[in-house]
Amino acid sequence: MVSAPCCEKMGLKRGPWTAEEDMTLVAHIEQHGHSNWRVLPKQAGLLRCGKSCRLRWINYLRPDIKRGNFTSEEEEAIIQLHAMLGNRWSTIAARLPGRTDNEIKNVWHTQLKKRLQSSSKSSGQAAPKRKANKPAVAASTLEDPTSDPVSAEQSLAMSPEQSLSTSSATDYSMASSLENTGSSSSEEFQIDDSFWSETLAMSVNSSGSGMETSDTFGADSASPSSSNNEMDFWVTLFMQAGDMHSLSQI
DNA sequence: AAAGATTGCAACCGCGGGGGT
DNA sequence: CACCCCCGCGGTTGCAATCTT
Repeated sequence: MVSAPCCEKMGLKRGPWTAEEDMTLVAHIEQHGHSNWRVLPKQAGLLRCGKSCRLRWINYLRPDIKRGNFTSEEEEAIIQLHAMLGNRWSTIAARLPGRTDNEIKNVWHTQLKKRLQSSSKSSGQAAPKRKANKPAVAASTLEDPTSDPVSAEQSLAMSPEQSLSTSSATDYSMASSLENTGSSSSEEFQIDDSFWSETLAMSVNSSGSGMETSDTFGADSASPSSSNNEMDFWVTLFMQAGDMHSLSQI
């Protein structure tokens, strides 16, 4: 289905939000909630499309948003989760309480990706804070991650994404995602019974082995949302699968 | 001090999926 | 069963802030 044209292009405001608009939106949501984003701006008296309101709320106005710099733990978590999940920003965001997918996406594209690229090229050299010099500029021109054949991190990052997005839910082959983790000769990694038993066992008694994994998994499992649990399950599973293969390499 | 280059963040756009009718 | 509407996601863009020369 073709979605309705955003903002209907008719007299609806675009661009940066003003403080008044923010206040109006927050007040309206606090009072009435946001059951229907499409009618919300009309009800609230905002000259915005529902999409814009939703985005503003989710990315900026939500009370549980954690603002400020990312901690090194959070950055590490993003890197690891991205390696396992690819560009599934919303899933990654779900593992980082208070952080939005947009924010994580921005951090990834502006900082972490470059850091990984520079560290892969010259391990030990810190990435420049700002004003990239020529080498960094060259790196920044590699907008397309797939165009960098050298970066191991990139290939690690992309492969799971590709395998996840192209394989059906019942296709458990993890193809090239595991090439870097020990099974280099095998084109395709088949998950056998031992994998499942090991992984499931780990997920049951995992305690403090990974940053957000164990505690939020437990927290989320208290939630009634089964789909959320399902997603957590897969996230945990992929992360642990990665850990297992990393460990088996040692 | 000014101009140009670069970065980082907020917002927009288009697409696909899910659910209701 | 098919259609339609709405929501959410990921990619991309625009622009203000910051840094370098």
